[in-house]
Amino acid sequence: MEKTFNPREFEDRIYAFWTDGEYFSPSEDSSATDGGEGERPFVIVIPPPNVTGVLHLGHGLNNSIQDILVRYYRMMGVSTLWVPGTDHAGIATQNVVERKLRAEGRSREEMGREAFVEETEKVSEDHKSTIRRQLQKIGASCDWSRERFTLDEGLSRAVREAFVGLYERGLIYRGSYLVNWCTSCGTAISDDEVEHKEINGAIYHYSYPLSDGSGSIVVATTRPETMLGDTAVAVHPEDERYLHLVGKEVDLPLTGRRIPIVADTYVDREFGSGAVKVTPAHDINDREIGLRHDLEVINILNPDGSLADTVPERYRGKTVKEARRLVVEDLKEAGVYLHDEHHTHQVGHCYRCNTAVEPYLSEQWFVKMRPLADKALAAAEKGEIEFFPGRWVNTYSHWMREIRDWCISRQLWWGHRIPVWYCSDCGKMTVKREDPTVCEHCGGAHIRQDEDVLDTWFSSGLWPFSTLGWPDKTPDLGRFFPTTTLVTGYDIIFFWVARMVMMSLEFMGQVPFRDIYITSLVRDKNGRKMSKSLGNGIDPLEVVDEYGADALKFTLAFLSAQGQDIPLDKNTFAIGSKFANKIWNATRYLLMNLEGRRLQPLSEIELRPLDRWIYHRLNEAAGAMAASMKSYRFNDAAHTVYEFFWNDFCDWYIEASKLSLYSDDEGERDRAVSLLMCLLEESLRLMHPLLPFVTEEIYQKLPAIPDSHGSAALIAAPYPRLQAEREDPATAALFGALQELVTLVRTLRSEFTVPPQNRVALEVRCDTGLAAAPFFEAHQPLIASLVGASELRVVERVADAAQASSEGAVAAVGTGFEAWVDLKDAVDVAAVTQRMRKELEKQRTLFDRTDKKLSSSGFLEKADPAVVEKEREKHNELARKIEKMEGYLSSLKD
RNA sequence: GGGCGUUUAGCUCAGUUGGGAGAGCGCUUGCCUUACAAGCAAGAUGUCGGCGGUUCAAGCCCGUCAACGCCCA
Repeated sequence: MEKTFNPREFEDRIYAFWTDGEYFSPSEDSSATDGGEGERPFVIVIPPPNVTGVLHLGHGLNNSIQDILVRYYRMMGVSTLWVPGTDHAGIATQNVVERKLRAEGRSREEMGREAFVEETEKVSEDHKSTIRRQLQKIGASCDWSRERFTLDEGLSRAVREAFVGLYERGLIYRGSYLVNWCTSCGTAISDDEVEHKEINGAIYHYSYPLSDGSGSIVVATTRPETMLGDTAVAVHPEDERYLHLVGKEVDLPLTGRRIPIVADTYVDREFGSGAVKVTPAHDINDREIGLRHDLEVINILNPDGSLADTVPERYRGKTVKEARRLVVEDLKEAGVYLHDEHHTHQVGHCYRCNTAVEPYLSEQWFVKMRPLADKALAAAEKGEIEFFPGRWVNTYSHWMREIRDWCISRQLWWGHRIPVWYCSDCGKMTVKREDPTVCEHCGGAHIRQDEDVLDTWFSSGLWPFSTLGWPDKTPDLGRFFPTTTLVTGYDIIFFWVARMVMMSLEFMGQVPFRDIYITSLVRDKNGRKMSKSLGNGIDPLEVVDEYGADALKFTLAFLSAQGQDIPLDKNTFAIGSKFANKIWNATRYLLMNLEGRRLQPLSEIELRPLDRWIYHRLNEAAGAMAASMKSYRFNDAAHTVYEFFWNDFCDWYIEASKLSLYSDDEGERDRAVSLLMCLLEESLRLMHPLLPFVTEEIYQKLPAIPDSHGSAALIAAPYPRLQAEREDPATAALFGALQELVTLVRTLRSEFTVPPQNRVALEVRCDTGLAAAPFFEAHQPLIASLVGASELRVVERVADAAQASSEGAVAAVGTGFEAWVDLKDAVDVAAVTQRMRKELEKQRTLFDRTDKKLSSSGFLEKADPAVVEKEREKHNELARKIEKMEGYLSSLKD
């Protein structure tokens, strides 16, 4: 093996090895499973990245977690499928391509729809392969043979089926409504796509003169330019200030129009002047007032946000901002302007391009959401879906309860065109799954398809079943739907998760997945969300390049506590790469010891206490992994393997095994190496889901292990399971005592700065009947080698001053024993005394605490007897320790 | 205005049924011990945000206040 760990050398090769072996495809037969999953396969559909996007660290986290899950269940013997794919992302993609065209001096309008779509297809094909490469780089074990794209033929048919199906059930309708209009994207967007931001603006006060010349009425608004579309002034019907004006008219300045004063309870008497201007075409509340009072609706905006021909010539074609300036100027000129005051208010912005959203009256298609939401709400209440962490169900349920109809038409060219045809002969609509050639009502041939496309989320909502073949009854759909787990971020719970549940209940009659794991949000070291505009993002591929894909995956898992955001900077990934490096080097060392050895099958090796201890620990780790994976606690999973491999296996077991590896006994060496190989191999299986590349690479270098499971690839090897026969708490306790002894002696050496090469004499004085005493006795050579002892004696402790005051020795007090280290002339009595006093203080504090508990009658009466018993033992042990320390201290004074 | 989250070691954060406070990084000391200096051994540091309550026992349960953050209106 190479001396240094270099993931770049093998990651691509290992990935190709997996794909060549078709390991990412579901196994045909999942009868081998006994992982508690029954016969159901484990299925994930990827949250499809935007086809024109670049994967960021959020994708890195999200896909790492999906990969961990998929690899774990695959090794558990469950038939496993992870469906990859991309989303056409209507607005975002169209924006990208239009920007590109503009840079080339072209525009989509001059190209025409067909050419533009072709161009966009080309761009999205390029990006698709980039995203595929990126996912492969981070090691995603998804089934590329099943890769899907929302605009694929099959998925497009699914969209048709869904649209027409909903239409036929009366759940889709068309109408003229005020929608959120993004003037930059040139399309309507849904309520959920609007982000409200606090804006420092102003309230403008000005007056409208009464037409009968009897005075004027003052209105207040944050948007003075909309007065060009005013068709009324409204006051509260109980507002005595204005009651006498209701029914009169005002001359609307700058326009020459005359508009009525109406009374409406919507008006807030406390706000502004208590009279509001009413612009039904550009404000949702004004629209309501307008409908109640049958007011005229004047749309003053063009789709691009410029002022329309409905306003006086002077303002036509101006932007809203320019128009505002002009209108204020002209109102001043007209002598009706009063004043303005600073005002902060919420303004809706497009979540794609951050442009202020205009309420805009237009013909749009909507989905009637209430019936769909009721079912989706019930599914959550019945526990058919479960969120991890559970609190996210509140976000989901709240949205479902407050549901509003969903505007699904978009004035774009890139997307699924609405399958509706309008007849110019009879004026009726034809809504069809297949493109019609004639009007289904009058048979006329003069039909034109709706120009608009559907919201991208409409097709994403079908993703869990459209990717598996729906509306066809494919084998995949039958076998893999419903899926098992969805892994996504909380920012799209209602954009996507909620809509998938609704669509799935509607068309499949069941929920699309059982578990929903909501990932943490990746932030920078200052706690800011990573974003393109801040430029604080980390490119996952740079991380892979620098630290390796395993480091990326392991580090993210290590840090991803359920429900908590993860602050990261690039060198955080050292956590994972250091661990991978540790695995690499431990393996390298073990393989170096392989030469000339004859490996024995595990079944023929009699396990000694040390071996039983490590298998006990390995077994605990396997149990902890099962629990962690089941509850989606990935940080627990990462910590489990980290501690097992580094602390238990490397620091203790391998170190301890050196005694055998360096012995002259060939049989002993064979035995030790055989065990080490078995343990290493099983550790690799344990760690593989979290560090797939390095573990597979190493696995391929291992010698044939007798009687092993014989899998040609680690990715397909069986995952370690909890085995009752490996449990050995008694040996674990004895080894724990040995560890305490070793650490105490090492601490003494360290505190008295004994150079490592200096061997010391060690005497362990055990309390009479100490269970660990024979264990210490039996492991004398091991203890001696671990602490660097020249000689080691294990004796029974007697309360004898002569024994206590060994010349030139210092003691450390352990649990049931004392360790005496002969330091010869190195002993500094003052230092020893100080050290022991400090330690004594600590023990006394602990003793006082337990003493207090045991002298409380409440504790003795009410606490669990087992807890009381434990407390008693602790009490006695501390008393013994303190007594020994005090005795030792007084002997030092002599 | 409504809802949710966070507050634990210098930093970033774990802590699943209430029963002797942990990790990673950083820091201190000693080691290039023939796997790993991306390492080994040892060590120091906490009024678990404040106050009050429940309990024999509270980082954990309840109330309240404060600060910060997010979502919805």
